[in-house]
Amino acid sequence: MLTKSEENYIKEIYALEQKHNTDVNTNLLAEKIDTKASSVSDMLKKLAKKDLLIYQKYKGAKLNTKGEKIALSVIRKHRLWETFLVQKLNFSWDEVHEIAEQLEHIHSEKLTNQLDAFLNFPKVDPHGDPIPDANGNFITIKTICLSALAINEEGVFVEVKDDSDKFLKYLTKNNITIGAKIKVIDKEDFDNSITIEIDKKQFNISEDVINNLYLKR
Amino acid sequence: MLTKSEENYIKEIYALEQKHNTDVNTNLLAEKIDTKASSVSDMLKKLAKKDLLIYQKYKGAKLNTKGEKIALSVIRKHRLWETFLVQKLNFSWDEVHEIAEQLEHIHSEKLTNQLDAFLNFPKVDPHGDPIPDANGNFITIKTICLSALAINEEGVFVEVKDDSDKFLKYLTKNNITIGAKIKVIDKEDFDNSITIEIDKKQFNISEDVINNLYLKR
DNA sequence: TTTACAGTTTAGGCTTGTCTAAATATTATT
DNA sequence: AATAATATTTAGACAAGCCTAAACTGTAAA
Repeated sequence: MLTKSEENYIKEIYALEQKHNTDVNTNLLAEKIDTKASSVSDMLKKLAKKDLLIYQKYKGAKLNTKGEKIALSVIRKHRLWETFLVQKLNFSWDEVHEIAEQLEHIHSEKLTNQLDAFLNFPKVDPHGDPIPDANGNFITIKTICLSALAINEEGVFVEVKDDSDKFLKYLTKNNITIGAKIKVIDKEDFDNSITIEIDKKQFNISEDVINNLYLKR
Repeated sequence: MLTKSEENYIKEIYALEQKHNTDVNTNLLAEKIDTKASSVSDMLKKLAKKDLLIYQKYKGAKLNTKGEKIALSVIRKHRLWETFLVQKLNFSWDEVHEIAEQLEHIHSEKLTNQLDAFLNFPKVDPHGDPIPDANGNFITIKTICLSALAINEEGVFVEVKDDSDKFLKYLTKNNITIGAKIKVIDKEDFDNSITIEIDKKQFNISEDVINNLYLKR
């Protein structure tokens, strides 16, 4: 049985591996976990000894199959709880992260699977991220970044890349919700902002926002 | 913010205060928490310093108002989660304790209150124990022990005293469920066992069982 | 009222996960 | 290829929560 701390390291290593497609380096991991590089070194040594990842001094770490399985189970729990909070307990999508960070460490396979069933085996969470099933399998939706769309092209908003409170609140305030049909009206070369249309309403969004919105065509 | 460990001590101290109506002594608490008396001493000192209880060396401990409030909030969460697990996730009442022991330490008032609302503000949990509301208030049902009933008297089974897995499984196996109407048919002086009738079926139960069943007349 | 003993606390140590500071390895630059 | 800069690891310390063993307190019995 892993500790909360160990699970958090595994989860973050998995996320960084996915994002950068390379072995995970100490400093970046330290920053993400909000700790010091020295602590990360200690923990990597420990997790390697527990046979959850491959660690080469000064070279970085990479989850093995066992570690990846654990990462997926933690992610599964996190996303199922977020779905529960939004769908059943009326939380908004910018409030759920912190609570799910706690709930993801509850140890009970039966609980996870019953929750999954109760929610009707959802395939994605409220942010559009895929939820691994009991075997660790998940769907990959082919999405494209809003920035890749040309003028007059449109798509359905299905996923956020940055799921920070701040960004989600911004989206809510501007009525950009998952499932919305977004059409590119104009692009501004000067600052790379674009004008989009949602529900017949047009408005301008910045490059920072654009890069975090993913659509299905 | 209290740690899991601190919350568990507070919860257990509260339970022992209720049960024995006296200050809580070190050894008993150690046994309940499954730790050593020396560890309990350390923790009592710490909790007293945090102003959650009154502690006199060699004399025992007693929660103050602040400590009691925390105890009730932990109990509230425990019982709400048990109710959720049974009512919504199809757990049986003998499976929920261990999971609720974990869930009761999730910190989010909003979560607790939304869960309460989702469950329709239940007054008692699956074992018949009262659930404190957001202000710490709870109902006290006047119950009497089955042992107090005379021959031919009857009542509705509303609460178990011992909520251990073993006992709950025994009850389930024998179809003794909360809400059942129980009538005393005969008493056996030799071993203090009695014969009861539930749903027109009669059977004999031992003194140990009798003492853990509480009824409403 | 002294003694014996059960109950409790203190002293000192261990583990986990963290930290700072120093040492070492790797990479980039000249 | 040598040196500078950056990244990483090691060494040693600390807090929380636990442990064992020893010391102490309160009480019940002689």
